[in-house]
Formats: sequence, structure tokens, C-alpha cells
Amino acid sequence: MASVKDRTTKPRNTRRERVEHREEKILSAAREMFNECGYGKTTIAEIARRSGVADGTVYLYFHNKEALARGVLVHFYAELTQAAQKGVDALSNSEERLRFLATHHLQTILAHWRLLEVLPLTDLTMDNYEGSTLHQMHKDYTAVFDRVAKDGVSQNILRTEMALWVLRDIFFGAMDYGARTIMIKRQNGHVETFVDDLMKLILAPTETANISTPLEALTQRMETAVERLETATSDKAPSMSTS
Amino acid sequence: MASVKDRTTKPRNTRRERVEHREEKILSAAREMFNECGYGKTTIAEIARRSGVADGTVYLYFHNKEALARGVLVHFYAELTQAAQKGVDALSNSEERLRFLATHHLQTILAHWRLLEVLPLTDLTMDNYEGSTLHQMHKDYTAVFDRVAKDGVSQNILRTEMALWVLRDIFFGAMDYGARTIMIKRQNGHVETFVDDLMKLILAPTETANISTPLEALTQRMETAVERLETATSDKAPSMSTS
DNA sequence: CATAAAAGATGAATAACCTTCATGTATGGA
DNA sequence: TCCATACATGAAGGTTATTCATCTTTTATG
Repeated sequence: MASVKDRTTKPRNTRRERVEHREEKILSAAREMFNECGYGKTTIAEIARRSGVADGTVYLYFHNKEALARGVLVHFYAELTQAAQKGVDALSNSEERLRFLATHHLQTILAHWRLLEVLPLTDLTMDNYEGSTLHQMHKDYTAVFDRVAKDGVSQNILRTEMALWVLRDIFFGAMDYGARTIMIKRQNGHVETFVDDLMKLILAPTETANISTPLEALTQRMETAVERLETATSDKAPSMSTS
Repeated sequence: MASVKDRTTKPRNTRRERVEHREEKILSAAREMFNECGYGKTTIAEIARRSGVADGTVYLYFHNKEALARGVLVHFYAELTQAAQKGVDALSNSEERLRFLATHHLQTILAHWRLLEVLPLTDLTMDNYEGSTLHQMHKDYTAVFDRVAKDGVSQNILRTEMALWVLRDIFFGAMDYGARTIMIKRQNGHVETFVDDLMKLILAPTETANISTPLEALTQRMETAVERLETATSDKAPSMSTS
């Protein structure tokens, strides 16, 4: 089982190392291409060329194009999770942590949306999705949120009226959707607005700043209206025909 | 311009009618297939077979496979919008309307998720998405929500701390995401839970019930003014057609 | 060191599929 | 009746994913 190394060091040349290095090359070339061209316009031939192997070699490492895409996404999620956890660990209170997670997620999506569009194509139909590596990766990622959210709940910082899984879906779903809007608006400044508003929504109303007075509510409506005016230039009015 | 009909009625046989009927056949066959098999596994040959035409004929009606997919989605959104508006019109208060919109959206997604996964594939990259027919369809659909939400805001039923576009993205985004979770859980009963929780989140705390003070009227006047300004500013409509 | 077995890599061949186009056919007016 | 036009066809062409017989490199063994 355990292979003994020769006295002569071959630092980069064990079989295993070479194979792993090759797999990484293929993966990174694939990721590059998927992110540039999307799934359909990415060709195995070009991936092979960029990673310096023959076409057939790709199939020694990945069963097919879809499996390759899955491999890329698994790596992506691993990085995402790691960065998220690291950021969370560097902060001390739940609200800041949630805000960080939101901003980090939104910005990452914005930077990699084309890669993420590959996700539905990986032919993980509902039958084989559960239990797949990709599903596990996704769960690992959202688990970072879950832990922070549970802390938030126990500290009465988060709203508690809803199930955790619902809150999680609202959190991530809202951002996936919001990212598209922000891209269409072509104004990355909206990231902050979006995160702020999302946080307002999920955080528990604070006692002190709580407004029971109708006046405060009205004032807020006015402020919102003014905000609408500010963004009116970049936002087009929805036109609708009643038919 | 106006073609005069022959004295002899040919009820189903004008050239135009036949062509339109054929287009519908192709569209419905395509929709069926996309919904069954997804984009990648759907073949033009099979669509042609199911609609009783030759392969090449499909290309007389749609520029290519992607355009066909877009056509299917445009039809889908048209139906969705119509059903949403109809349901809203049948109800009388904003909260019920929002709840209906949520339930309707969630259930429709659950029934057609495979078709909707085709959306990212239609190669409407961000460059040509804005102004496309599909974008317009999407805007028409969300406009139904926008109108209801505006009503809700003016009645102090909805939370007002956030911009409307953010609220919209949270609303739809949360459901798109939630649909996947519900499918994985394989329990459609969760639809109601999800909608309930989502509603709790976006509805204003019930303490601040309706206030019929003069201030309310003033605020409404201001909001109306802002709306006028909004529509006035955004009359720079760059219309582009993508097909 | 020689040699064989195993593992890894190759790229031409195959198959599937989208798309085009030269050819054929129906339609509707003159 | 006849022609111009619009419409339909399906075989052929081009692109790509995928396979596999063959070749090369590596490792284990005497």
C-alpha cells in the first residue's frame, strides 16, 4: 500500500502529483471557458488545447462535459464557502456577520454569474441531485449562513417568525435575483442599497428605533419616495397594457 | 391593406391561418419537449416530428433553436402575466392580492421548473437582454406585482423601509429559490408555509394600522407627484427587438 | 539492468445534432 | 389556365461530444 520514496527526491514527479496537476489544469481551463462563454459555446477541444492535453485525455479525468462542469462548480463552491467562513470568523457580532455574508455573496455572484448559469445544465435532475457532491457543497455553503442565523435568533437580533429554511431561501434567493437586476441597471453601487434593505427586512425591529408612531411610518414613505426620484433616471417605468 | 374575403367562406384555410396554426403547433411541441427534457436533450428533429413538419420547416418560423426557446418563454410569460392579473383583479385587498401572487408564482414555478431552466440558455447575455422581447415580458409580469405593492404601500400594509425594486427582487427571488428547496423536500405542503412566512416578512407590523389623518393624505399627494416625475423622467425608452 | 505489466495519453474515427439550401409543391390572383 | 410567390422538404454539410485501438511512459520485479 504505502509506497516508499526513493532516496533521490523527485519533488514534483510522483505519478499522483502529475495526475493531480493535470486535473487542476483541466479544471481551471474549463472554469475559465465556462465563465467566458457559457456552457453551450464552450468546447472540450478548446479546454484540452488550453490545458495542453489531447481531447481524449479530458475524458480520463471527467466522465463527460457535464461532469466537468460539475467539477468546476464543486471547486467554486468550496472556495466560496471557505471565503465566507473566513470572513465570518473575522467578525464578532451576528449582524455584521450577516451583512458580510450578504455582500460577499452578492459580489461573488456578480463576478461569476456566467459560471453560475451553468448550474442548471449539469443535468442533476431532482432525482439524482439529492446526495450529489454538488448538493453537499451547496449545503456546506448555506450552513455558514445557518450557523450565523441561529446565533442571531438566539440573540434576538433576527426576526423569529419564520422557519430557518425559509429565511435562508429568502436570503439567498433574493440576492440571486437582485444580482440580475443590479447588472441590468449597470450600477454596482446598488449592491449596498440592496444589502441594506435586505438586512432591514430580516433583522428584528429594534426596540429603541422602533416606530409605533404613524408619523414615522409616513416619513419613511416620503424618504422612500425621494429615493425613487433619485434612481428614476436609471430605472425605466414598467409599461403594461391591460388586455 | 385590408384583404377582402371571398364570398365562399374558407373558414380554416387562409394562408395566414394555416401559417399561424403551424407556428402554434411548433411552439407547443417545443414547449412540451423543453419542459420534459430540458434544453440540451431537446432535439429539433423530435420537435419537427411532433408538430408534423419537416426539420427544415422549423427554421422558417424560428431563426434557430435558441430563438425557438425564447419564443416558448415569451408565450409562457404572457400566460403567467395574464393569469396573475386576472387573479389580482378578482380580489379586493392588497394583502390577499400579494398572497395570491406569491402562491400562484410558486406553484407555477414548481410545475414548470424545467422549462424555466432554459431561460439562462437563451443566450441573452447582459448586452442584448435589455430591450429584448423576453425582458419586456418579464417586466410586464413583475409590473403586476409592482402595482399591487404600490397600493399596499399607500395603505400602509407593506413595509416601507426599502425601495420597491428591492422588495420585488426579494419577493420573486425568494420564491425561485424556495421552489428548489420545496422540490428537494418533496413536500408541496411547504408551499403554504413558505408563502405565509414570506408575507410575514414583507407586511408591515400590524400595530401601525391605517391612519386616516391629514398627514396620510399629504403623503399620498407627494407619492403621486413622485410617480408623475418618475414616468416623466423615464420616457427615454430605447426599444430594440431581439429575435 | 532488462523486461513485463500497468497506467496514462493520444487523436483519428464515430455519431449525434443543428442548420442550410437546392429542389419541389401548393396557393391565389390575372 | 398559368405564373409568381410563398411555403415545405429532407438530404447534405459542418460542428462537437465521445469512444477506442494504439502508442508511450512509469513502476514493479527478477
